[in-house]
Amino acid sequence: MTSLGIGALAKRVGVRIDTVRYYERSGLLAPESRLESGYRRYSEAELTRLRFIRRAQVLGFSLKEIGELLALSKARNVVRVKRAAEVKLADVEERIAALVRMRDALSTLVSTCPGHGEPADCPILKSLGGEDCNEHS
Amino acid sequence: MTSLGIGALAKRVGVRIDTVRYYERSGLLAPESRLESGYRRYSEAELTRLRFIRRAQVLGFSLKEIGELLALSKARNVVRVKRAAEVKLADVEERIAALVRMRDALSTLVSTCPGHGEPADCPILKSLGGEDCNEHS
DNA sequence: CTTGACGCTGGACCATGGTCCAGGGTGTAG
DNA sequence: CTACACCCTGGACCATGGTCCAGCGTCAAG
Repeated sequence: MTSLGIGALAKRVGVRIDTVRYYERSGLLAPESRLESGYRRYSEAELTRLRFIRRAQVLGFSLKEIGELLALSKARNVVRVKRAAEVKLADVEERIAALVRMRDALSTLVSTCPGHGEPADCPILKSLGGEDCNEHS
Repeated sequence: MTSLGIGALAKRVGVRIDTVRYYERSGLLAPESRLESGYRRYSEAELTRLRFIRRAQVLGFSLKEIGELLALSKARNVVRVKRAAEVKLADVEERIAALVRMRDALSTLVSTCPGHGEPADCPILKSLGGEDCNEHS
């Protein structure tokens, strides 16, 4: 059946072989089985799991957090799973809010900056708090 | 005048002394002057600069990026400063979009999860791609 | 002058998330 | 059987962003 070696698995998901082994060391992704020789074999389940790990990572979750998320799928307690998801949701919303504040600040700076003229007239320079814009005493 | 030792500076901004020295090693924050003894002295300008570093960091900028941002305040080329700010703005907007996608996915999961019953009915568990929810071949 | 807080330097150490290498063995096609 | 790609393990190494320590000098109040 669809059984992959570590190289094929890594290629499918676009990660390095070492990364797959690193995830294994980190307790995130175990091979479905091993050949007599010790070669790792992966099934579709591990492919899905590895893709999930990568997706979650891109979205700012640490490997530790991802491990917790993954652990929830084994803990068959639906209530706890839901609560954990809610916590992650709140966390993501906080991150968004912080970035939105940054975006607003940046966009105000960009739109009020004439883009020419004296540095002293540039709101971006002023807001950076650089030496050129601050009192030296 | 308002001249601070490294300890006072660190306390005002809420960072450790070692962190201030680490930023100095990284080329982000030099003391305004040194006493004969070698003690670092900081003025208001450095206080502002340190606060800027922290703010930017919270918003996901690396120390390297912060260094670039700070360098712009010395480059008195307003055009380049504005362009750099626009690039950062686009970057922040991308991060927001990625997080919003994650938030939407998470919130759909949370709101469609009954919070009780069979694990098989929990959309969160299903989406994790865990072994409990996948075919084993 | 003594004491205690504060500061100095250089270098070790930490966690995170990999990445690479040596020195082997294995799998398979020709 | 030979070749060559693939895989194994263990351990070193990397960048980032700190954090801590030893061993020593300094500053300021009492």
